[in-house]
Amino acid sequence: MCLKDGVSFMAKRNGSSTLSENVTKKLQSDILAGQYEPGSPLTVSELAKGFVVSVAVVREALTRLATQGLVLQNPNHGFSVKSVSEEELNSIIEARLLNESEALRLSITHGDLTWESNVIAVHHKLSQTAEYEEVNQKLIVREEWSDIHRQFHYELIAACPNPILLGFCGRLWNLSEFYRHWSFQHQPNRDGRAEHKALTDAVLSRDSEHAVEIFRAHIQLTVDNLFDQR
Amino acid sequence: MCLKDGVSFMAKRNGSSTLSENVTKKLQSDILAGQYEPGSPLTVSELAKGFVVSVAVVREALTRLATQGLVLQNPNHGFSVKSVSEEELNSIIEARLLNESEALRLSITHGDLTWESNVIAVHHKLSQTAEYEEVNQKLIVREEWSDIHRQFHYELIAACPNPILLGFCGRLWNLSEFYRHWSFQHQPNRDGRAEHKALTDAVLSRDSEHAVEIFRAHIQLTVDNLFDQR
DNA sequence: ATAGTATTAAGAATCGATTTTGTAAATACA
DNA sequence: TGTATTTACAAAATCGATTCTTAATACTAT
Repeated sequence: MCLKDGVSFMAKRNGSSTLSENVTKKLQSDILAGQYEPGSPLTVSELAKGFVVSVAVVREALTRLATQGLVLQNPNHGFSVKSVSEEELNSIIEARLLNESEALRLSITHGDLTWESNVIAVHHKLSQTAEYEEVNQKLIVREEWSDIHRQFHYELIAACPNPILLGFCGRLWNLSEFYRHWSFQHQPNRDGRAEHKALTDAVLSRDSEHAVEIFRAHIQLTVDNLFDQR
Repeated sequence: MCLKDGVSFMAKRNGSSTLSENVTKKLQSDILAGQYEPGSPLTVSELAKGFVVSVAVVREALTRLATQGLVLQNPNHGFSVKSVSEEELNSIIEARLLNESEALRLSITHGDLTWESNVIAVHHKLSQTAEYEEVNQKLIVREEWSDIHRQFHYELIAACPNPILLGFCGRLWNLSEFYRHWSFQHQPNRDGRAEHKALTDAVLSRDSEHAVEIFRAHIQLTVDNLFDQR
């Protein structure tokens, strides 16, 4: 089982935020970072001990994550990390292509100069950040890159004026992120950089359909990559 | 303010379900039924008293509804019913058209004979149920019809094999339902029955594109209807 | 008067304890 | 020996009390 990393995290209230919020965020990022095995139980009392927090707080955090789909709630049987299946991954990708393509279209239509600049800025940052690092003879994705990668994709659609669509995109990104960790170890075998560059260029030239086309290919390749290595 | 309706509801555990689940359901249906004014505060302790239940249970229910978007959570300021705006309604409809159209396409592609039969059955039920009733000189939508109407639309997409899309559709339906109650009193001024019939026919003849077209028109009319009467 | 500082009270958030539920081991029974 | 029925225990769910926040009011010093 995958336990908390010792003393690293100590929940506390900073600013006007609540303990529940902090624990939710920390728990979510731990799950997305692959700290907990898919399907493994998330025992409320254990987590509460780990976070030095009452059970109510953990319960609230888990309830939130369960509603978002990262955690499974089974009445009278508590919570567990969501499990993975090829079938579900396909569903996630399908939903993502649908919603994120549309958000991208709308973003390109509505984006102003500030947005353009932000896209350029975050793409530059992404292009200058190393994706992998070697940890005992294995290449793993760097957390910093992972963050910037998310920011990049988020910025592309940030000018979409529909908050509902953006909410869906965010949720789907999280689910995809989870799969990135648990789908049959993927190898660094393609040039994501070129794709990100092409995507940025298409977006900046306001060519919606071309941008969507590249985006779809980008996502599809990511999926293929996840499955190919079994 | 809109208080609980007296003794009508008493939360209890039946079967293997939990108190939290029951309260969540009851609270959600109350909100969708227009029991609580948009934007009005949902005081945890008050609700707990009303449901004869501890604050923890209510808090969990509200947290769930907040994650779904029916309730707003403001750290250290508790919960309130979501507010409404024409802008947001448009966003909801846009998201709904996108996702429900696709779900409908997929459902038509994948549906089997049992599904066809279910569509016919629920359409028949819908067609035989009265939509409005008069309550002191005002026509209001009957709750029974409202239920069947939801079942009807749900059944149309039920054969869609993508649970993520179906989840989105469900959430969007709830948001739409909320607006149905709070958008500038709508009048019974169009023939929904004919549209439902046409939609059913298109679906049963497996004509995806035609079905989607009718569906889009159906939704669009509903929206226009909500806005026209101001 | 006015800006800044205590006072207070309502409600939110959190806590630790209690009750309920589900499971598995132990015992009784056919 | 195999099937029911207790018992015991761990974890989930729920509870009621305590602590913390916020915002409104009263108070003080310029």
